[in-house]
Amino acid sequence: MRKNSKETIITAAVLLFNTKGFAGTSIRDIAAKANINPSNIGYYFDNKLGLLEHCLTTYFEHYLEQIESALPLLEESPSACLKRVIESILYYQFSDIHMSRFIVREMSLDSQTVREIMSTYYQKEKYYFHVIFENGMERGEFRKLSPAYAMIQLKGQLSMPFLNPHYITEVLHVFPQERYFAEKYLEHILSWIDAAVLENKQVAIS
Amino acid sequence: MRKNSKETIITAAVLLFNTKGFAGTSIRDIAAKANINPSNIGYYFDNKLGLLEHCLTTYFEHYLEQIESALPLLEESPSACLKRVIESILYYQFSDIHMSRFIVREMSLDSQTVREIMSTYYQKEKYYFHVIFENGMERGEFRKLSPAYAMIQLKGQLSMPFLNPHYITEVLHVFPQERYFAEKYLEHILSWIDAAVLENKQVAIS
Amino acid sequence: MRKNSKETIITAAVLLFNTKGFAGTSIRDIAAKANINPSNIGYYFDNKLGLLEHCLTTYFEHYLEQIESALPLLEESPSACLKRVIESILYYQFSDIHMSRFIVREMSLDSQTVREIMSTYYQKEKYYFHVIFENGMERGEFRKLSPAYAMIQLKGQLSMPFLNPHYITEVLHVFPQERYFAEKYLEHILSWIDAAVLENKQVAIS
Amino acid sequence: MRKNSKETIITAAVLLFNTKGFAGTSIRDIAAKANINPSNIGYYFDNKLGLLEHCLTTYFEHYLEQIESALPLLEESPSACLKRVIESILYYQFSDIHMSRFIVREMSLDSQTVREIMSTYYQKEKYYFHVIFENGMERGEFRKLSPAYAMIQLKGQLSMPFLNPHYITEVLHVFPQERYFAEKYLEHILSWIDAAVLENKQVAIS
DNA sequence: CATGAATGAGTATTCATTCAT
DNA sequence: GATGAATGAATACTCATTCAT
Repeated sequence: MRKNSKETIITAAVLLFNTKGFAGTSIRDIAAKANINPSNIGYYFDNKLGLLEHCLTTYFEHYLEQIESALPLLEESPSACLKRVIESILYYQFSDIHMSRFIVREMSLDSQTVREIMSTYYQKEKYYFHVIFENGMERGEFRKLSPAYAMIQLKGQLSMPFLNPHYITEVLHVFPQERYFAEKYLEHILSWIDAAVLENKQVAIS
Repeated sequence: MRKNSKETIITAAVLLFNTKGFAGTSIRDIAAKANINPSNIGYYFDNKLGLLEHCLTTYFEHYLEQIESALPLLEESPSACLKRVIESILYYQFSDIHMSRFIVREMSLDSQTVREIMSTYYQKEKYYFHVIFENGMERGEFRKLSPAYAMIQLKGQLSMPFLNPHYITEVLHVFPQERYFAEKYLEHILSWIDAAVLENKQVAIS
Repeated sequence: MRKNSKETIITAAVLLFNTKGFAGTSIRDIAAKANINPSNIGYYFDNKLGLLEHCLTTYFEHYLEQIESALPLLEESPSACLKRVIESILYYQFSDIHMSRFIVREMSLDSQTVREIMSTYYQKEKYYFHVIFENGMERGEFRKLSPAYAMIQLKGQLSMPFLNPHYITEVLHVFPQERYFAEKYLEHILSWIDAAVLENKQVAIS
Repeated sequence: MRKNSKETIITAAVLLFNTKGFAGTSIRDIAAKANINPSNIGYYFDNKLGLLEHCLTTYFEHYLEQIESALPLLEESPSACLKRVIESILYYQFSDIHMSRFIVREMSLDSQTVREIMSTYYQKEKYYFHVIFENGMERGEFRKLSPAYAMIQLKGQLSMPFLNPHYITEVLHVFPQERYFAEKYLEHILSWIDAAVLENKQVAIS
């Protein structure tokens, strides 16, 4: 009898990791939600940490692919490339909203294993952005700015909708899971890019 | 003379909640770090959740006080008031870096109790910002914009340094715990305010 | 050509039973060491206990054969026969050092199944020794002694090198796996026979 | 409510370790036999291994005390001293028959932790015997012999009654737990000492 | 005030075994 | 013959909490 347990486990795990956190999720919770035997998790992923690692690496590999697919635009125009990268990241994050939120949160924990996995990917991401910024400044499309601070502001804005969904829905009454929100929010971030990163642009927010 | 157990417990708890998350921190961990008997925590705060509630409410009461102390500026100038509020929040967050990070993270979890406590405070915060924005738009200092989106972007930027300290230090090599960073980062956020929120301002980032 | 799984399993099992004990050895350990699939063990031996039974019976059948091959000497001389039996046992034990040690140890456990298998064989062994002792005392070559006590002393000495190899190597710095040791140790036991069992003999230890 | 759990746990553990082996004994088994909650074992001894360590060290400390109490006799006569040491060991082993058997068996396993504890004690024991043998040979009471081999034979005989009680009772029909046996068996070992270790003695076994 | 003993539910993980293929 | 998937019971251990002292 085939049950394709592996996939079921992953979906259940991601959902629970997101809502209850890694430490707050028990292997039995996952097994119950996936309708499988808890031992199966050990069978496929060795242990709870193995399952986490699997989720993280697959997420980040796709994440980097998104960025990489936008890089060729760099030759044409750094600012167009930067905007495309931001768009790709934002839409990818919205496509896997559970993992995106989970990662944004869990990254701040002290779990050595988790951070080790993530920092390799983030190193790559930083490198890509670095190239874009350098290129943009050389060709005069970008202002002369410290990329680090811009990155923090940018990543903060990119993370926020996933970080605090309750705040957004319950306090602000905006619904980030709707397609409309993604498009609208992208506009705002790009406006910030125009205003804070690019040279001589007029800001216009509808 | 007996040590002041209650305070010691809180400091230990906040530190551990921050680094290991609430679910990942055990009462014994806290007791060990505070050098007291685990039963004492039950004695002072009833249970683990009681300890958490205590930490949250004291944090948020001070947090709101910060905002409230800047509100009188509103009559004079909405934009000055907004900037002062932002400054107050940012500096307060830096003054209790552990709790700030912990809250930013834990807020995204599904823990009903935690969210209930926090949303009352955030409702108040939202109200204060609403007043500022309305006033600013009425008096023509602010653009006509949807406060909700601006709030998301703003809170994202205000949270980022606490959310992802490892990313910032290890990947970007910037050190948010230094006073210098707070000042510098404040400047960037205020520039964003100038560009995206205020009417007819020239952006200038050093 | 398929590998000869059955043999590989047995060798792996004996090695692990010896070093980690029966209860301490898992079927997966064995499968890993034998480089086969765990299900195979169930296939060949039904279950873990079946594998154990197989190992025990083959060992003891060979063990008894050793004794039986020396028995014809009895007619000629009981003392010569006894010595030959001891020599045979000792050398056989050294030839399968892992199983020998394992049995000496596991025999003292409360596992009913294991003991049932073993006691049939030991009953036979006891009978053979009984015949030798009776014959030896009748023909005046042996002292008048209670065979039981002599048996205990004898078996104790025969078991010791396998029982406590660490004690012997690490504390006494003697190496029982070397051929030299077997020969030397045999001499000592035979001397004890001369002194304690046989009539009118002069003891001589080099 | 006092239950003096610690002692109860130890007695139950020793009994079960003896009959089922360390690996074959579960913490629940012990708790059930001791009529306490399994968590209590963790409370008193940290974990299963901690419980084992406790049992071993207390046993061995008493064991060495027995030997040490007989050492002063050395000045008077090495052979008397050796015999007294043997007597002390044998009687001590009979006084804690469960632990004695357990140790004899478990010592041969591959558990690093266990062996580390035991070898320190056995090193001391070896040293004491070494002193006795050297002294005995110097003063001409002992033959010139290699102490190592004599030690192996001696320890083998001292261990045997504990090692294989089923063999002894069921096959040989002798009952080692009776006081009578201890006395009788001691006689036999001392006879072996007379014959194999001491100089110019006439062997006499009743 | 403070603590050590004790508990029972809960944790992740390992186990021998089964079964369809 | 042989294997990978799956299971359920059992494993050691941790947890927050209670309670008598």
